Amino acid sequence: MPPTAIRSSSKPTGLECRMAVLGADVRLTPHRREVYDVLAGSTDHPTAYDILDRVKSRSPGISLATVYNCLDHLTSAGLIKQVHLARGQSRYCANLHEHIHFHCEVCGKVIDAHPAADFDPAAFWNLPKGARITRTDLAIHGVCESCASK
Amino acid sequence: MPPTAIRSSSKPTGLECRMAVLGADVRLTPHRREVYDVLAGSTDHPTAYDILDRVKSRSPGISLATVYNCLDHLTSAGLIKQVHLARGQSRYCANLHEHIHFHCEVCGKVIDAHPAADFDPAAFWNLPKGARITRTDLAIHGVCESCASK
DNA sequence: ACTGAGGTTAGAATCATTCCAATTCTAATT
DNA sequence: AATTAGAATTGGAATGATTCTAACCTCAGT
Repeated sequence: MPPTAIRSSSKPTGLECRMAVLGADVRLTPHRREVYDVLAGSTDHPTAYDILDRVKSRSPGISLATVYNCLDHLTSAGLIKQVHLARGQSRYCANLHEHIHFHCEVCGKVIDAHPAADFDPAAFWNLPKGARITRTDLAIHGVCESCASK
Repeated sequence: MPPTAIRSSSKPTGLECRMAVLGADVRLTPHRREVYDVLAGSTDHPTAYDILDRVKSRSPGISLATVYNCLDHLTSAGLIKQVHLARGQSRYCANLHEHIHFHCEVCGKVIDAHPAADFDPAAFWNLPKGARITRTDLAIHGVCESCASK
């Protein structure tokens, strides 16, 4: 699903902003906006700590708890995706295009890969009868070219 | 890939046993054997704690650390798979057939789903050039029929 | 029996994440 | 502009899964 255009509210008085995404109206506080902006400007699937570091340059006082809060809000609003690749920290991405994650097990890099053609994974598997699908996560683990050539 | 037949070593003196799987020769201590057996006899993708509980009935003295040890060994030997569905505990499965996991977000149940046809996920995505694939994980999250009907 | 290489253990340590209670902020209403 | 209710934010504590550590044990080969 292509990402919906993100717009501010027609009434951005004070700090109040909103985003209209996928029909949902999401309150966008300054912190949430910064967390979202950091993520939208990153292609490396940062962790919560990474995001804290990057947001701190603009909002020195922000706490890790707030970053987690913002990430939870943005995730449940459907603005970002949470990615579980391995044990340990979750990673996040703001790419809402249909895509999968290639995870290099050597350097840890995570690279988005986009489908060559329209493809519905659910259709290819015999899912349990009557199941309703909310989300699919495909991660391919391996070694990227630059690590393989070393 | 269908699971290779699992056999004991030709020389099972004392506690020494081995499994030959996918060409690798794996030393199978009694604890590893029990952990493997518990997993092979389960279809519910137990967590490390679940496995500890089940193994304890046969080996009351076994510790959680040993269960983790055994799971790590069996995983790196390719005898079992580790599954990351969400934050929190990892789950494990001994089903080595090509399959994916359907995760019900209401009851937490994890159900294996098998491909309707031979299908190579890697071929459907434009993976980074030169990448070597070692493992793919596809999880579909949703609501199972019995939870949906409530 | 002796030895070296794992295997096993309990408990401590670590790390990511969540919870909590207090404080601050926002937006709508007086 | 003051009031107020509901959210957002905070630091720190708590939780929970996993990993680490150091000591002990067992096996297989000498």
